[in-house]
Parts: sequence; structure tokens; C-alpha cells
Amino acid sequence: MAGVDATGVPKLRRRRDAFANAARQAALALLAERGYANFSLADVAVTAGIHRASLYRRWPTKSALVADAIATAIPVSPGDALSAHGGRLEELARALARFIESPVGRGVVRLLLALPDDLELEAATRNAWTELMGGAPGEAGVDPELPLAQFTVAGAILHRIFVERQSVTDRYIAALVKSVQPYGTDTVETSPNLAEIPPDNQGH
Amino acid sequence: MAGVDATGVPKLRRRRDAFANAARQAALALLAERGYANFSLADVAVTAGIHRASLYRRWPTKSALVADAIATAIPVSPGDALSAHGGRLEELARALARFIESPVGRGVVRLLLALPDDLELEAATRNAWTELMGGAPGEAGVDPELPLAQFTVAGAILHRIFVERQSVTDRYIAALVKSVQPYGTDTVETSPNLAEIPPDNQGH
DNA sequence: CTATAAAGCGACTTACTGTCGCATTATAGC
DNA sequence: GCTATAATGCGACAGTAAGTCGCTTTATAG
Repeated sequence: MAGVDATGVPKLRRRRDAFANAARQAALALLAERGYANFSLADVAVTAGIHRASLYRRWPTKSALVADAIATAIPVSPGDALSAHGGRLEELARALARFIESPVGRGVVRLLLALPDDLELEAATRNAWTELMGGAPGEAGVDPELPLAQFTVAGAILHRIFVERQSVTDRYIAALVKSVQPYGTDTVETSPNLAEIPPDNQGH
Repeated sequence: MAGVDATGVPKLRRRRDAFANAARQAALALLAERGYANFSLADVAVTAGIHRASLYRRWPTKSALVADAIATAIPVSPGDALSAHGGRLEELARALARFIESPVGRGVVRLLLALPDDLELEAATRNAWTELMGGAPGEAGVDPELPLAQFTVAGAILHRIFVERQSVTDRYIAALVKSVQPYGTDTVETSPNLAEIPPDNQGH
């Protein structure tokens, strides 16, 4: 049968996929290397050996391309690592640190951190991240009390890497995990309580 | 004496300061409101009632203006709140959450999170942040072991606000602080079982 | 061998950054 | 007040990136 290869996948689709994957891979590489704001779609086009306008044929915006690239890369790359922690917080912490230090991970996190700047990217990136973490507290099938320790550890590691710029050593992870206790009987509620916000205190 | 007002400050300087402060305030407001990538220096100029080119006379780049605005605003605004925690982790956590939810705080954090994208802003913003936290682990006079709990809490709160998008309630802070033991406390030994986290809610 | 879908190609508009030269206004010193 | 000078207003400019458009070329389908 013409147009279909041995695996039964139409050649046309394979061609499309090759094109899209080249673009996604280039976008991911540039994202990890330079950060979202510091590369253009022209760069992606050159890196992928693709015409710039063709990029816009498939993705409406730069954001869309990057979001797609991440969504495509995520389940492949770190899913194994993160789901293999076997329930131990320390394993999760290690897997997380490894992921953040991988090329794709760096890209995702750079985006995750920059996301307040680009509303279009918000949903895609945050979903990918919480997915990695095993789901959000509000989601079906997720114990609303469980993620506190996970998210605390995740936040601490992000802070460690991107703010403190300290390396995530085994010693650090051990100390971190040791210091994060499971909380006992208290329940964390997610109801909004903005009444706590005081009048801001800048003196100008 | 001509050119000097009652306080002994030269009028020329007062004029310069008024100009600069208008620009800084506008930059801060726009930063908090839209995020770094989503406002232009033209916006700053309009908001401050200033000509755009005059902005470039004083600051070489947009980054420089924003960095300066933050450096100027930080020591005034949240320093008191954060230094008043008296060593208690929960007080620090509350002050931090309040700060992050204040206009200046939002701006700083947005920048803090976006900083991998702009090297010029890196030093200024990270310094401001660690300053808030009471100094970096490597610094003189800072107990290298002490900041772990602080940074863990800070990271967790950032994650809570910007990634999970959950509100930082009193209950949350209480649970968080309770779960993060100060380093060196030995209640740690008594709870080996974070293993409560189930292995298999990673489903996707 | 032909119809068609996908990709190449270049020109174009718009918006933002950063720069420049000149005009205008406010301050400083007399 | 009068004048030199510093600070700002003002409009034009170049460079770069996002996003759009119409046309051409190539690869696949039948």
C-alpha cells in the first residue's frame, strides 16, 4: 500500500511529525540554554532548519510552540524518574533535583518561573509541573493533605537552585527531607482568606 | 541661600529625585501589575508623566531601571516586617507571605522568578531577596546551618502562591511551619515515616 | 501523471528597545 | 533680573522580534 510504511503510519504524517519534532526540539534546546525571553522564533527556525513562517503555520504563537514542546517532552523524559520514587520523599527529592538539572527540566522550570509574564503559557506549564508532582490538591483522586510535604520539598529545591544558586547535594537533600515532617492531624484548607493581607507598608 | 531649601538639600537634587522617583514608582507599579515582560518603557513614561528618552538618560536599560526601583523600594518597605520575626519561623513565614502579596513584593518576586531570563537583573534581585531573608548562608555573620528552614519555608510559600496558586492562609502557614522543623531539633528522629506518601497516585 | 497538502520563501506591519540632535525649561551664580 | 548650565521635553531614527500574507516549490496520494 503506497504512502504507508511498515508500521502502518502514513508517510504524510511521518513527514509532519518530523517537521514538528525538529521545531519542538529546537525550541526546547534554546529554552533550556537561554531562557524564554532570550531566543526568537527565527532562532528556532535556523536551529531546526525550518522556515520561520512555517512555524506560524503550525503554532499560532511562540508561547504555543514552547508549551507544546514541553507537553510533548514531559511524559517521555522525567515521568519515569519521578514516578519511581516509590513513595519515599527522599527519592522524590532526588528525582526532582535530577529533573531540574536536565535540559528539558531546566526549560520547564524556567518557564514555570517566568509564567506570570505570559498568561498563554500558564495553564500548560503549571499543569505539566503539578502532573510531575503527582497531581494538584484539588484534583480527583488526590488526597488533599498529602501534597504538602511534596510541594514544600519542591519549593525548597527550586529556591535552592534558582534563588540561592546552591547545588543540590546529597547532604542538602538529606537535611531537607529530614527537616520536613509529615504533619499530623491538622488539615490544610484551601479556602481563600485574603482578609489577612495588611495595608502595604512602603513609605514613599 | 538660593538653591537650597529648609532641609539643606539642593533644589537641583530634589528635582532630580522627584523625576527618578516618579519613574521608579511607575516601574514598580507596572511590574507588580503586569510582570516584567508585559510593560514597556513607553508605559513607564506615560504613567510617570515623563518623556521616554529621559528615562534612558538616567538608566541605560529597562532592566537597570527596574533593578534600581526594587533596590530603592526594598530597604524601606518590607525590611521591618521581615526583621521583626524575632527568630520565630512562623513570624517569618507570615511576614514573607504578607510581603509577597504586597505591590512591591509582587514585583520583586515576579522578577525573582523571571531572573534567569535577564542576567542584568540577576544580582540585584537575588541580593534583595536574600537580604530579606536575613542573608545568604555563605555570608559573614550568618550561621550556615540556620537558613535551611527559612529558605525551605520561603520556597514552599513561593511554590504555594505562584505554582499551586493557592492562597496562603493561616492554616497553611501553621501546617507548613509545623512540618518544617528547625535544623538541629531532634524531634526529627521520632518520625521516620514520610513513607505515608502512596507510591501510585502518579497516574496519567 | 495529476491533484493536493505541506513546506519554502520573501515582503510586510506593528511594537518595543535603545540612540541622537535639538529645543525648552529650571536652577545656579552673579 | 541676567546669563551660563544642567536637566528634561521632543521628535526622528535604526535595529530587532512577533505575527501575517500571497505566491512558489516540493512531496505525497490516488
